[in-house]
Amino acid sequence: MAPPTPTRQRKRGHDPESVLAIAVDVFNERGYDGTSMEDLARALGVTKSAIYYHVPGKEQLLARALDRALDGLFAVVGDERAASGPAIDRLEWAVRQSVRILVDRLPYVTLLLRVRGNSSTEQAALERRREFDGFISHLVKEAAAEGSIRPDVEPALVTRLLFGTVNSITEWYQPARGASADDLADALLKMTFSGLRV
Amino acid sequence: MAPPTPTRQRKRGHDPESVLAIAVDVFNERGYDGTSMEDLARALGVTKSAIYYHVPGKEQLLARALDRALDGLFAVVGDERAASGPAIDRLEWAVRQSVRILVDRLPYVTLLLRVRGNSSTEQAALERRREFDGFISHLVKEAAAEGSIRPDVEPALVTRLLFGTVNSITEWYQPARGASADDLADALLKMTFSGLRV
DNA sequence: GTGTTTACCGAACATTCGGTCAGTTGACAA
DNA sequence: TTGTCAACTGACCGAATGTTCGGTAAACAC
Repeated sequence: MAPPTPTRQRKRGHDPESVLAIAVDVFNERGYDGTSMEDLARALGVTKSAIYYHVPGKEQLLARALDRALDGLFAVVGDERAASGPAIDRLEWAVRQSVRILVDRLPYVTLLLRVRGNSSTEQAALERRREFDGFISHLVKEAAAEGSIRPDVEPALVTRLLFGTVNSITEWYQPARGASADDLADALLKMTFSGLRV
Repeated sequence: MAPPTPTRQRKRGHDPESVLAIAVDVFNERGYDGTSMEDLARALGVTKSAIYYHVPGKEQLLARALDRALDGLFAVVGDERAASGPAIDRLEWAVRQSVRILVDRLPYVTLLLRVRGNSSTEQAALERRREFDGFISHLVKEAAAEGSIRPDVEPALVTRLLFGTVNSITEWYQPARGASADDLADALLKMTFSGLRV
């Protein structure tokens, strides 16, 4: 006889995954440095020491969260669809996919974009992020060289402004109430590629 | 004989203004919560306790810095040039002026845009910032109602994206190496109003 | 010279921080 | 019934936090 609850747990409680998810939410609400382990414990409904049963410590929580964001972004620039075809199309595709990652992994990317390099963990994340920016920057330069982008704005400036717009999504997007990732990307690409003015 | 230093002070040292300027730089480098009074003291070249001779405390430094940013932004939406004429022109003007404030008061605005509401000081700043956003949001809605903005993107979304782009400038702009405020505003308005695509 | 003010130091304060550890609980297998 | 073990508690640690306070050296006013 199979038990009535096939996936029944010995005890209901937390695991490293749920601790990470909740911790990242608190980090984003109060900032990483502004969050104490006591704050996390309160959000998890346990005592401080229980957290250390699931995860090694505060900085490891940050490291895991940042990796989750960066792995998503690198999957975009590592995709073959970012490697062949007209540069302007590849750029548009990269923007669209970046918006998707940003929405899918919103709390993790939000945390990443606020990192300032206060520890070796943060510095390593900044380094990976700079590498991602390098890919995008190269894509914009190619599109400019192919004559697909207006020549009266420097490619470096275009890169900053374009991905500044993308990244700013983390500042206000609410998955529950807002548009889908595709709707967001559509609106963003309309504004930045075709312009707001009628 | 006149002394070699005509404008000689009683003692050379810090004043509330110089303490604020340096403190805000450190805040932006390490984050407000990530900055200790010891960090500030090191940057000022004095001991921790000397700071309290010039300013009441850490949170007051934050409050003064945030006010400096917000006063600048409210001067934009309070100007008469934001009150009459075609809405699309007023919006363009407001964007241009906001970029100028952002560049002129870069460290203060940078700090403002990173505030999360951890204290009553931060919450008050967030409240004023929401008020500013309300002005801009209204401007965009007017421009849309006048038919000057493409109708296939919601005005609320336009507001977020447009000022997301403006605000993202604080993430990468370096006054020493970069373009002027006007150049920046030109490039930003070209992208968002007319589009990148040729 | 005398007194005052300015700008600071060094030591200490209470509190909070991230983290450790011995012990407890309760669901489960036998 | 007994034993196991995952999941947790509560007490605690040393270090760091923001802030206060008594003292002081140098520049000034008289």
